[in-house]
Amino acid sequence: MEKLEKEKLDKLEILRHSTSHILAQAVKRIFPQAKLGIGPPIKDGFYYDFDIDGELLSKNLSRIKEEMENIVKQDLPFQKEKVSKEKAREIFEERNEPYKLELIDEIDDSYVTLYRQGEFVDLCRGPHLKSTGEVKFFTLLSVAGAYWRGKEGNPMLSRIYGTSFFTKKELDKYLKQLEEAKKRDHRKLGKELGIFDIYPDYLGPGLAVYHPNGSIIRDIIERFEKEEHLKRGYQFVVTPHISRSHLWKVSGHLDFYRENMYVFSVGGQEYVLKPMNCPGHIMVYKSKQRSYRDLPLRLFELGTVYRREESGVLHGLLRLRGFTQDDAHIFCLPSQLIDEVRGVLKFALFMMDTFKLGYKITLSTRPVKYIGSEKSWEVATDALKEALRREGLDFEIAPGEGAFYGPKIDIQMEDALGRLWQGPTIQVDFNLPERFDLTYISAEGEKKRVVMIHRVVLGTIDRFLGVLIEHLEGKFPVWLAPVQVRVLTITDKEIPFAKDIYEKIKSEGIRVELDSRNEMLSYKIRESQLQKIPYMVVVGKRETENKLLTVRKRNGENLKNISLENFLKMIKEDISRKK
RNA sequence: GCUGGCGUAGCUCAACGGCAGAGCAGCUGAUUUGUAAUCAGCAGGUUGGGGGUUCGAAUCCCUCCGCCAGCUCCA
Repeated sequence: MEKLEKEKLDKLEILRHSTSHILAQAVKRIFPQAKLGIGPPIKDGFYYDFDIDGELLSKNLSRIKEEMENIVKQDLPFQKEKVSKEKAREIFEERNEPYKLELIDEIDDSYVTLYRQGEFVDLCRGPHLKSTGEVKFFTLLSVAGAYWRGKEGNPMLSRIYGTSFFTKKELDKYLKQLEEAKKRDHRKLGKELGIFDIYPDYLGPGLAVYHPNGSIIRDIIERFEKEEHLKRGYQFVVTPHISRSHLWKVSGHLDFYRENMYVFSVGGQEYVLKPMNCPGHIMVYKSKQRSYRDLPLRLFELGTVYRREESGVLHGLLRLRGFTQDDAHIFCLPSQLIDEVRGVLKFALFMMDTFKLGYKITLSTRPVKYIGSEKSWEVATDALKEALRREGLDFEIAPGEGAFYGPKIDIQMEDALGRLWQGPTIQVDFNLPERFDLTYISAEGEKKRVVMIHRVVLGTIDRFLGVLIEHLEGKFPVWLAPVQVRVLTITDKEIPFAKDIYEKIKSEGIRVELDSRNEMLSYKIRESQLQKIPYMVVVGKRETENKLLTVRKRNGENLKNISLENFLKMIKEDISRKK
């Protein structure tokens, strides 16, 4: 079964790779001056990069697609050819393809493979379909810039994205999925549901304003976080948003990240808007001499930080310039490292579980540029590995992907559409304990260097909320829903009874609203439904007479003749079980 | 930051060199209604900002700001 799946995937890759060659052929037919970059299959389709004015491509996308259809009709065979590097060089020199020449020079073999279809030839490992006629259901999606070989200093090429399938059904399904993802867009839902908004002109880009509904959700999540941190032996601290730049000189951030920090002068003193919480927490650690008996020390803060992110990367709540981390720093003995990491792993996965998110774990090891000794990296990396092993968790290793100051574990959250988002992280830091000279007195009475762990268990509250909106399509479970119940009247006659119900529900601490407007019931239901409110209580003549409730659930299901007591019990059950 | 697309009423969009418009939302009134849109009226705009071309600019040109897709980045 699994093997079949794999084969199907491979076939799809071949199809898409072949489609990308057809795309390149079409572009070369229409724009012979275009230089070819690369054109691989990717997760949901394929792309091809061209060195040509992107405007020409985006204005002619439909023409390019038509030409691709012609090529399909011509049913040109894909012909594989094995040639010497010299021969290949001749071919692409003649065709004036500098990027292909660059690729040839980097191939380690003395032979390379080419694929031809009609007048078109490409340097390519393959494999491909038998002929262009086998490609049937494809579409071109967008044009975007991309640096040659993904390096910022390189020329910017124009990339056409597209996708291709074996059946029309699959293509339609994919296009529908794109629509579906659009519907879940947290920026759109965030606005519609009164959760948050961004005012680039007045307030500035990348700075979110939480409206009442969003603030309630945040508050519930934050209270939950605080409770859970207390249970796990964390202590709370609060550190200021601005501080003298001296702090950031010692930490090294000012030297490395000045461009990304908000630095300003007041009264001849240079100040910095904090981009991280760690130096503040370090002040607490340093405030007195620490004994090994004090360790581990776990300091927690819902710390709001500001980073000057590049304008092109901002994205709703998922990438902001001001955001709040559920940030903690653990100061511990080397011998405590494994257990502390295990504790954080348990904690993070408990959070994923609570919010019904899947996850994927990655361990990132020493990069090329690093500080600290090789030995300490090895010890720390082994400790992270051992912690993962003892928790029985699967993980992938990302070689060389660690931060310059230490190895780390990243947990990506998987949402309802199977998309992955950056979530909790656990990082060991060799840098700051040195820079701030963080020590403890050991049992032998010696001064020793403390081990420092940075960790977040949701990541940032902002991003987490954004992911949650997309994951749930805005349908927050009862414990998080900004409005848990809305009472709807049918005519004005029911207002006194509805008000009574509303007051009773409200006095139980449940977030309830009363819609007693002079509108049709179906209209009120529609509005509540669009607001994704979990429970609607419909109050009409029947309910007023028999004093029992009719409850419409968000999924359209109706509960008839339910007593107020039972309804309240049901909601409280939802809340306590975090449903 | 880079490449391309885009910016018109609170929202979704039309007008594309010749009087700035529609639907929804809002307000007012009528209607008293049983499970996803009752009817009518009213109001709503420096067409992102600045500059230019033109008898005339939402529309064409320049520039700045911002948004979207992607690339790069993410301590």
